[in-house]
Amino acid sequence: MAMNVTERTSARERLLAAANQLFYEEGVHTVGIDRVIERAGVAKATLYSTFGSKDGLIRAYLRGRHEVRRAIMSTRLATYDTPRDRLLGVFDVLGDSFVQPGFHGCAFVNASAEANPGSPILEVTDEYRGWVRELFVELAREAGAAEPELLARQLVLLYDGAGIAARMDKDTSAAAAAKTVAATLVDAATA
Amino acid sequence: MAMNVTERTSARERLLAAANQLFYEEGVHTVGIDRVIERAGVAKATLYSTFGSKDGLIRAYLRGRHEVRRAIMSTRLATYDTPRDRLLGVFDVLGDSFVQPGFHGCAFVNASAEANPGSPILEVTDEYRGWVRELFVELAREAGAAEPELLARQLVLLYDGAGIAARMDKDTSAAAAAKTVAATLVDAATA
DNA sequence: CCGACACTAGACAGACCTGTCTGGTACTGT
DNA sequence: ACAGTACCAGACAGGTCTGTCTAGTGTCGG
Repeated sequence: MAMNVTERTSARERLLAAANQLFYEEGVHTVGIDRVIERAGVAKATLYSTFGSKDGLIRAYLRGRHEVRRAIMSTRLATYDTPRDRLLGVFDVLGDSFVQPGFHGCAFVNASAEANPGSPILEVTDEYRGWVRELFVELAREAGAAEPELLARQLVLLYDGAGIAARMDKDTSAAAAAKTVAATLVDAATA
Repeated sequence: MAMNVTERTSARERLLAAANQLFYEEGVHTVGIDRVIERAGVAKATLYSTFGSKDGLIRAYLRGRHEVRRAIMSTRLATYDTPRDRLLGVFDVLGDSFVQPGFHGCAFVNASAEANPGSPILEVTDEYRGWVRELFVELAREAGAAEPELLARQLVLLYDGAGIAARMDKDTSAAAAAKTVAATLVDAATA
């Protein structure tokens, strides 16, 4: 067993970091393999032995973003005291992502817009969609919503709408606007 | 003056029709020029003399969709009796588009996700965004909203969210769900 | 009849794409 | 010392992309 753990940055990590920047900011279809390996400082053969194909790298890139999002969400939501605040807190986390440097909209919405029908990339974006939905359902249930699935579905609409407004209209306060609407929906559903 | 009017289908029209199908269903970046001219039954030189470049064709394709959308919206909204029904009727038109064969989400959301930053394509998608926003502002004002801009902004969130749910989750009833939420927002704003 | 015009068919250039392959380097555990 | 492994650098093949150019066809106004 090699002590890979002690390696500062493996080729795999550097590739994912480069893909995370380039694919996200310019689109998975626009950015070619050559630019990714150049930024990562990695040989092309290493990319293909590690991820198998460009699609494999794209999927790993999306899974990485999903994992980061999940971790940030989990950490941030734990700081809220009440179930209601936790539910609405999702929009705070969303709003923070809007003002991050290099923000370019929801990576999963963008990637799925570029993917061909039937592409394995869609499996990863579907996983993300399922996670978002279940996150809202769970939080809505804990907040005492009469119909958690119904409320969650409404909140997902606002969540996605804010993401579109942030990217297309450069409206960084869209999450706050969505949160305001969400609050009235939550209060109506938990009355 | 040639009597172009009597021509059944000019090269320009056939090109736009082909682009409308291919670009919309598979993405402006994925579909190459060759496939467009093949479907249109048009020579490549004609495309370039008519639209100047692929970007020019893409812009014309988007402007065409914008115009069609505008016309359908105008026609359909005229059938409603009250300002409130007209405002909410936007979601009916949206929902009808979801069940159209070949539906693949909002063409402008998709095209802007594929466009490079600074691309002239974004000018056309921005025009569409402005139209949607002003449509809602105008209808909200006529419906007697206390703050038409605020209500419009909220309705745009629902409008975009429904489009994402329809494409990514294949949820064709997302427009109806958005309309339900919209109704409560409208009633609260016009109380 | 003729010149202008719009169009078709297809070759072509130059760039870029993914993916493979060769050869060389450096480190690792035994 | 040596085999194995992980990696780098870059050439290469085969395909696709946009955009240009040549050459030929048909049509229509005058």
